[in-house]
Amino acid sequence: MNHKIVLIDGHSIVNRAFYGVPNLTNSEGLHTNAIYGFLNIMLKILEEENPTHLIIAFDRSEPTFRHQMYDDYKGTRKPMADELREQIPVLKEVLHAMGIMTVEQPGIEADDILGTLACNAQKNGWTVRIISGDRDLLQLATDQIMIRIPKTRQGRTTVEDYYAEDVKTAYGVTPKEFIDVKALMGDSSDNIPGVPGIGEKTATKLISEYGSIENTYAHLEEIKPPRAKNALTEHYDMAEMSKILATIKTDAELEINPEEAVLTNLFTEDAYPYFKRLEFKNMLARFDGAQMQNDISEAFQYLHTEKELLAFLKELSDETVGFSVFADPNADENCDANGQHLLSFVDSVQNKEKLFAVAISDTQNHTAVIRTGALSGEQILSCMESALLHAKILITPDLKACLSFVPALKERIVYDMHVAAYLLDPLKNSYTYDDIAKDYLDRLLPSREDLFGKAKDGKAILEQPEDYAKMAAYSAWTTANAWDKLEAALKEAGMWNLYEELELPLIRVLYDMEQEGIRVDAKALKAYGDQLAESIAVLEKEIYQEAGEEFNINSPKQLGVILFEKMNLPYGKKTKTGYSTAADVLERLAPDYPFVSKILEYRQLTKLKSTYADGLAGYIGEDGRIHSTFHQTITATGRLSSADPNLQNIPIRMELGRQLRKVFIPKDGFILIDADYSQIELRVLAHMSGDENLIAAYQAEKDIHRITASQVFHVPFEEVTDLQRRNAKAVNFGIVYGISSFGLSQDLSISRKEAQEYIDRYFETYPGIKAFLDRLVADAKDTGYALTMYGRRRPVPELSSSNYMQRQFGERIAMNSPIQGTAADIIKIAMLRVYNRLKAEQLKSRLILQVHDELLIETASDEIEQVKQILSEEMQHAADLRVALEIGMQEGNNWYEAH
DNA sequence: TCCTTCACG
DNA sequence: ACGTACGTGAAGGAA
Repeated sequence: MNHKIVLIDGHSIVNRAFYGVPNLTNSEGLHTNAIYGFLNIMLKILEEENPTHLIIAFDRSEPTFRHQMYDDYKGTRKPMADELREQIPVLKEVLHAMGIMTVEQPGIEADDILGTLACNAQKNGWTVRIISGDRDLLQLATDQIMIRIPKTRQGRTTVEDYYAEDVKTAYGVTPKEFIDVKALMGDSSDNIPGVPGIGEKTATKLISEYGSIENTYAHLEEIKPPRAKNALTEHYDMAEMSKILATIKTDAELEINPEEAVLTNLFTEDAYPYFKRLEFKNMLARFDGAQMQNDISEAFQYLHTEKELLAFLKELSDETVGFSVFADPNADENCDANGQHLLSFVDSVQNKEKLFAVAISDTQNHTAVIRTGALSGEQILSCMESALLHAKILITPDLKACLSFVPALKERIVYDMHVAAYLLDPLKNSYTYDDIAKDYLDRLLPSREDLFGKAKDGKAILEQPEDYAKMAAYSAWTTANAWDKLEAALKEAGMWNLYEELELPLIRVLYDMEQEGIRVDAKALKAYGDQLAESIAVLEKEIYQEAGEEFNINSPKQLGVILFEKMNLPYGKKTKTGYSTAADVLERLAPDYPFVSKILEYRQLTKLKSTYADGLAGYIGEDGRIHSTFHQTITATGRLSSADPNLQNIPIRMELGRQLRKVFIPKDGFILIDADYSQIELRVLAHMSGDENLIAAYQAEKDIHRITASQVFHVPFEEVTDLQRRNAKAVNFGIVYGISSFGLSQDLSISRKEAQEYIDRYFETYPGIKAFLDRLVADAKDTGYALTMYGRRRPVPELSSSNYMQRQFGERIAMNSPIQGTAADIIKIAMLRVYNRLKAEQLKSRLILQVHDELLIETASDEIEQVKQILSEEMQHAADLRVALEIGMQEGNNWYEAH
């Protein structure tokens, strides 16, 4: 019998894990770092040892006899941190679900359990490993019992191993003698008092000479340093008690049978939901597919064989049969009564054009899955289009992603799950079916990543067609089953109108914008990049020369050393990792040090080259156009975002960068028309706050920043200086951001006190603004969320944080979100109206970009006046505010000219 | 992967 | 004594 048992000191390891692993929480807010660290250490040890048996010992939460003895002596014990305490019961549940035996017995400490188990196992000829963070356990080491002490340093776990002889080497005493050393010297963390006045040195010396405390006292008269002798004489009772405390029992009465602690597969079906809920994503990969299968899959009807597929197609194509492919022959009628049909299309990561699986689900728990392969894409498509005819209500997990596969969806009203879930909680970072299933259905489904791992290419998917089909089914099932709840929640939150009238139709607008793309002059872009490369090379040489060495200018770390150590420039700020080399710091130095100006220029040029010249070139498609993706479910405030590439941050502020806009051109026979709102956020603020003074200022139709300056600084409009105007402008911006004197002072390079004065005077001038902002904060504290004019919500959990900075942040969010969010709502309304007009009037011109307060239209040369009219009318009338929504509009043969 | 920096609104 | 303006995405370096 080759038995090998691993014994883990539960509390000791979980403590190590808690303090060694940085703060982690799952999305429910449960702290998980100790559990994560524990499992990591445990799995690493198991991998190394490959034992046959495993037991984890815990202390009972009530104090045991030995602790009580010492508590009486000392009075108190250190309390456990709450963040750790809450994790212990969860950890035990997880271990239980993994089929691991845990032991905790009233009146017996974990040490004693471990000692007894180890000793018994050794007697039976087993190999023993004890895992603990506690050196006390070293007394148990023998030739068969190895003590392993893991250490977590900077995320890496290393283990110190001790057999009996290793203890001797490291501490100069045998494991048995180790008890007595410990007893004499004491150990505050282990609550062993020891003999006062005797430390590690003396204790080791005495015990290595006499072998035990008892023998030491027998030779009390010989003991050399009189100080030690006196201490021992005076504190015999201490020594006696300490030895009892320090000795781990090896003969405790245990109620368990270690033979039963056989180690089997830990990644069980029971354990899976725990790992999922704890969000230990990298550990989920250890579960095999069988474990991940949820009982939901029993409701799936898999169509694998060609025969089944053909039958499916036939039935779906046959209008009289409709959805009878589902298990319930009356499914179609059910859907008439109260159910819905839903389509779920799953796209490929490898090739956007290719469809791998299709699933359909209804609310009667019928889900059918077809895996493509046996059927052509066209056959699938016609099959889906037939299905469309029969569905009463269509819901997709992600409509924008589905539209490219089934253009027929464009003609139908289709609801979208992920946009709905976004409106309900815009702070989440993902709205995939597994997230929705967890949040709205309380089901833990395997995610795409669980099924395929982190697929960088489509390979894994091609190799796992079954899983791909499963994923489609999960997605369809979730969409069908969660929809009722999403719809009800939107109505309950007063966002159904926002959803149905704005966000939902906007999906098609965004889809079309993505399809259209924007034409880019690849040659001009290349030339722009080449020109940059030349300038960079020259600059680089100069910088190296002046620095006296070559270094990586792009490395903030290396640059910091050169500037602030080698050249001894005064450093302004420091970041967590070193000196700050951010632009605002360097700009302060630039006037005095031309070298710093060169660094700034270098940064500017390399940014333009890498992100824009080189970056954009890689996105030009075969059609000579760039097709960005517009994300509708990313931002906390309701804005859109643009990615792959981001076309919402194309340079404009600096002339050199701005030149880049010349490569964005219209197709032949077209021009670009660009229209942008003038100070939309400030106008929204004027309207929402109802501040009569600010409204009147806008109605005067004069330079708003100048009016503000005139009113705040009490000077006639005509006499406002440029500086005063600039300051007023900064205050106006600050108000929208949720002003703080610090932020304003940074922006204007003035003192906090001056900044505060500006703010005070601003609020005196516009008392309605002050009252409005205060109300926003109060309301958000009250309800927990910020609200736009159109009912869009943004939760502000920061407001109830115990951290002062977090709460301040929450207040700024509460002030900014309704303003930024309302502006976002308005431009979305404008987009929709412009899109509908272009369509209604059957124009060739197309909306191709949105940049938060700006719309770009690729306009047919013969439609210029019409498009201008549409833009002007629809943008200005998108919202009815107490101040006018003014727009600026320009046309040109490239984006540079048009904006 | 996380951090820093920087482009835009 | 803290350590901050609001909202994004991409690139490069450090670990």
